[in-house]
Amino acid sequence: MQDSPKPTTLTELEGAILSEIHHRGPQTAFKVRRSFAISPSLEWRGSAGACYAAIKRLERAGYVYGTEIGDKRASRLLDLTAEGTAAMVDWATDPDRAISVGIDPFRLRSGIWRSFDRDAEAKALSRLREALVAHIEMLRSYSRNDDVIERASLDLAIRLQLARLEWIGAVEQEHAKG
Amino acid sequence: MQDSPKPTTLTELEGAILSEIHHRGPQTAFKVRRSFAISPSLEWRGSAGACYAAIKRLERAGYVYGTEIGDKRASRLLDLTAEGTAAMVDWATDPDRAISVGIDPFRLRSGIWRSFDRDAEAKALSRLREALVAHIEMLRSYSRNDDVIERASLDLAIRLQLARLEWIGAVEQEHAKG
DNA sequence: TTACTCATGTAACAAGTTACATGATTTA
DNA sequence: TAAATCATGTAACTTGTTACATGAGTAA
Repeated sequence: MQDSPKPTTLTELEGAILSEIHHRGPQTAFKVRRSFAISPSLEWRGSAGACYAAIKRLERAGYVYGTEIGDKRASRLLDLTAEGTAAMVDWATDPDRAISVGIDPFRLRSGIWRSFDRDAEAKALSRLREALVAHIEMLRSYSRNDDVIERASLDLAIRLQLARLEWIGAVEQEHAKG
Repeated sequence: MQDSPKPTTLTELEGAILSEIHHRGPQTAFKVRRSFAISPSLEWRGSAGACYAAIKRLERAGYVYGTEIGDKRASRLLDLTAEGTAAMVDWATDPDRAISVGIDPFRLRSGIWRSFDRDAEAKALSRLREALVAHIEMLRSYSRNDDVIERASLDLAIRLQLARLEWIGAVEQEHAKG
């Protein structure tokens, strides 16, 4: 029908970029990128190659536009178009994608731990418990943050880690009984 | 020092392949692949291109070997070497990678929902709640499974979805009060 | 003036995706 | 025998990675 603006579904990175600009307002690609680099996840590197390429795609699709600020760094402040905001909302509210379990390194490994003999499993789980407790501490210290939007992600990360701790507890209970 | 078997860290897919073979014993690449295709995650397609390529890498690294079964399909039963088992255990027990929050589509979108006005947020959250409840039902029906190793992953998926439900509940509480 | 941060991006590579091709074996 | 399933894989593409290059502005 038409072939200029591709109406393909957004990748997770593209959705995240739109939501970052929406949340913090007009800003440079560099700042968008940095906010991913800081984020507490091994999976999101927010690499330059990925971000600049994704932003270019979003511009071509008409979801994002940039205005030069007039300095010699060629800095451009990025902002969303109306279509960009709509695409972001669609992306965010598609229930199938939103409730997908995602890529969960802990869940992926859980079967292997269960295949260990009892002693090895107990040792592995107690090391994991330690690491989880420390990580929760770190997340809570970030969590003084009173920005409702940033807190949502932190709250969910903490809840995830608590759920993992409870699972470890359940396995340990099983050990104690069996 | 040496340059034949690269001692690079395993990708999530490579680790998952090793653990699948370890769990179910010698089997064809086709069966490994299918067990990912069936898995209840949008993120894991277990695509042919990815699986055959990953298995080739694992063979080159000396972690996996295949024995032809002697039929004209050129079927090969894959099994782990001792090094492959060791690499799998290392991969599974590295705490930093194991407790990483991963890529969580729900968490990634949560900030956007919170940026909606109260009515829109309430509607979005109640649709998500429905989808979550349905998904938990489905997971529970799988969960009759009495294979301890498969149950671990299912249990964690259910706990994750329950944690998300509880987060929705907390936001709705906030709405009711504020 | 030196070093750090801000800001743009590219090049080479890694590891996924879908869609297709090919043929053997089994089941209706 | 026709259709479904088992089993191998490749080709073209997408999207990410790391590592580098380039230069402007700022603070010591």
